[in-house]
Amino acid sequence: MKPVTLKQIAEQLGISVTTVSKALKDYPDVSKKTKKLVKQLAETLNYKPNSFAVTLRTKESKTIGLIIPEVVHHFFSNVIKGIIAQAEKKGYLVIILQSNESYDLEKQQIELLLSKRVDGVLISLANATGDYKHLNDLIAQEVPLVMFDKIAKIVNCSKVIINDRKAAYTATKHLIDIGCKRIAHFRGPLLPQNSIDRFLGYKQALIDHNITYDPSLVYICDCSIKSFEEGKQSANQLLKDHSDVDGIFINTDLVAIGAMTEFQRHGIKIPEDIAIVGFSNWFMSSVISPTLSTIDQPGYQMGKEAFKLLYKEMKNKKQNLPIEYKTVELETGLIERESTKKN
Amino acid sequence: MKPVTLKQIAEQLGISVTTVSKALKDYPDVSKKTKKLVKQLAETLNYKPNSFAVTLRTKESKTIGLIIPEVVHHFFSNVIKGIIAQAEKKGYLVIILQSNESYDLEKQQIELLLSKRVDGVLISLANATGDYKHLNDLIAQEVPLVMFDKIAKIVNCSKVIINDRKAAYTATKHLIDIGCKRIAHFRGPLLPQNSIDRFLGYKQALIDHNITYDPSLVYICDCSIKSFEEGKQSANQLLKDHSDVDGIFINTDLVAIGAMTEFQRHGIKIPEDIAIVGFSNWFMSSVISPTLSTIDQPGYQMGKEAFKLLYKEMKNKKQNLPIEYKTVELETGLIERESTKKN
DNA sequence: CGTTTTACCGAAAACGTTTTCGTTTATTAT
DNA sequence: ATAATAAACGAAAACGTTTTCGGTAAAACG
Repeated sequence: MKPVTLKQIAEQLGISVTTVSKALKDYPDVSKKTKKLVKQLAETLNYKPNSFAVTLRTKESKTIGLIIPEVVHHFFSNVIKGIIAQAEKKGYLVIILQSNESYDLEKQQIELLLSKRVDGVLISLANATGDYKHLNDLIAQEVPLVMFDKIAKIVNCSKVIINDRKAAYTATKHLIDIGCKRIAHFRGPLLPQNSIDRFLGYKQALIDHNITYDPSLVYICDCSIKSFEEGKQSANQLLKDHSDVDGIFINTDLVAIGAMTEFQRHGIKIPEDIAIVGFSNWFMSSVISPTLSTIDQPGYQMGKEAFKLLYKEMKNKKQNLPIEYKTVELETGLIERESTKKN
Repeated sequence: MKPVTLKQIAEQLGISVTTVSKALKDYPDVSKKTKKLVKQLAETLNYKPNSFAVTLRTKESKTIGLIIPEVVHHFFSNVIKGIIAQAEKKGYLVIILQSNESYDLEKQQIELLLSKRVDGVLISLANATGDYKHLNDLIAQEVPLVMFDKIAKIVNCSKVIINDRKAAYTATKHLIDIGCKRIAHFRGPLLPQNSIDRFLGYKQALIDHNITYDPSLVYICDCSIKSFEEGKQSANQLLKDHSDVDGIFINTDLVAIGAMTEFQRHGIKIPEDIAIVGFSNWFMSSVISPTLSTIDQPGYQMGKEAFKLLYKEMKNKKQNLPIEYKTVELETGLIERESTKKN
């Protein structure tokens, strides 16, 4: 009924708790005979060490925290998958928390993780996060931290990212290459670094190809869970404001898909009238009609790399080695599909 | 640097650890004055109780385990979201594990959770799970368990499900109602209760409406992460075997979408030539062309209910009250879209 | 003034481990 | 034979809490 303890094993065998503990961990100063005895009994009693006692003693919880803005999200669920796969390999458990894109929640959750004494934390910032005190608190308390995807450049820690600016540049250039002359951009919120970078990449591509940048062609979307609706709205607005637009680079696939359905409802042909490039390569984008050109964002790999970085930091901390912050940048690629196929 | 402890507060204030602990928890036998003093110092020192020490003492980890077959999945990510939202409200943290539809992994993960002394576990079974010893072990150790969606009827615990049979019946009847005469079924794997029930619902609907059930019209899909490809394959096979089929009820939207793209590639019109109903209402289904009729499966709510049930059990266990197993059944609905719109 | 009550505080045990440092017995060397 | 070494084990402290049970002092009572 109640979980078995070392003490019970010790009593049944008439030896001390110390010896039992050592036997199970193969200490050299316990005889082979007793080791065998102890291990056997532990097996039959189905002994499992009480991880809380272990942690209390060793200061290692073998648990990490993961804070993510939104779970129901193709990219993030791939990240989660990558993280827990990698964590499992190294014997770590992951506690998952969702910030719902809220700064307050994010802050609160870091407090929680701190009190749970996790060995490290992995975070992708909420859209609303513009202040980084909570993160610096973590760092001050010396709990390893790595940020991924939605990062803050100013915070001094390891990061894993893609080159959003370059990817956006590529996407926009692609629109230019297929002959678009008047290219709009549905950007993400103002705070997150990645939507800033994507915007900058868009702008740079225009400038480099002698297309004057027109701020009125940039629409802001929240890119929250309701992205789809936002895409529709922005599409409608664009139709009213600028009927001459012939290409759009859109911050997220889901927004792009919302926009596409709205354009189609108005009888506007994609890509003939307006070509569209999205971002993230949601699975959906490959099955809608027309299929959506987009930037491939390697979620699973990002999760994997993020954990690897964190693992190295945790390991170094344990051995009192200096920890060095690294930033790994993952490759992205343009996926050309029907939404940009002008022949 | 190192986390603050009760002892340090006690020393700074020149009082005992006991009093500090009690002051923080508002015990009646400590004066208001000392309470204020203690709380103030705790605040300024940023004291956070060591949760492992607390757990060791109180036997309550305030943590639950969640085992899910596949994280990258529209339905399951909604479930996850529902669970962590609800858990957070009650001050519980959730450790997430992915079984990858593997029985061995699932078993191993339960072991892990057991050794982590979680207060309860939430599980949706892997496709490959046909043996339930690991679950009965959990129950034997008296850790509250609730299963959701992919359950085992034979295991004695609380469950939250939908009426798969009824939903499948409704879906199939819908195909009949719009005039389909020869209706195929792409079913899920053989083990999971829900794919069995959906198959039975399909069969029953046929029988009740005087359509002879033809086993050769039932195709088996794994419904794993590669569902999309499976849908394509089964669609091709069906085309070869039974060109007279005019309606299909498909176990999962993703499979259905795979099938649809393949049918369309062959120039077969949906719904004119073949009408299709999927299952789960993935967001994607509302944006593809034609939009896919499907059964709405309330993932978020299922997660919420599952946690509520678990919470009640954990609470009862704590108070040594008897725990009664409940099964809550959530409502589903048919969503009619273009893929079944024959006029 | 002595006695009981009340208010406040602290010592100590307990939770289940891990690890340091002794202690005992058996073995080898001198 | 004794002394030195090796092999095997255990006592005890520690990790940071919570909670029980007494104890002391002041206040209230007769």
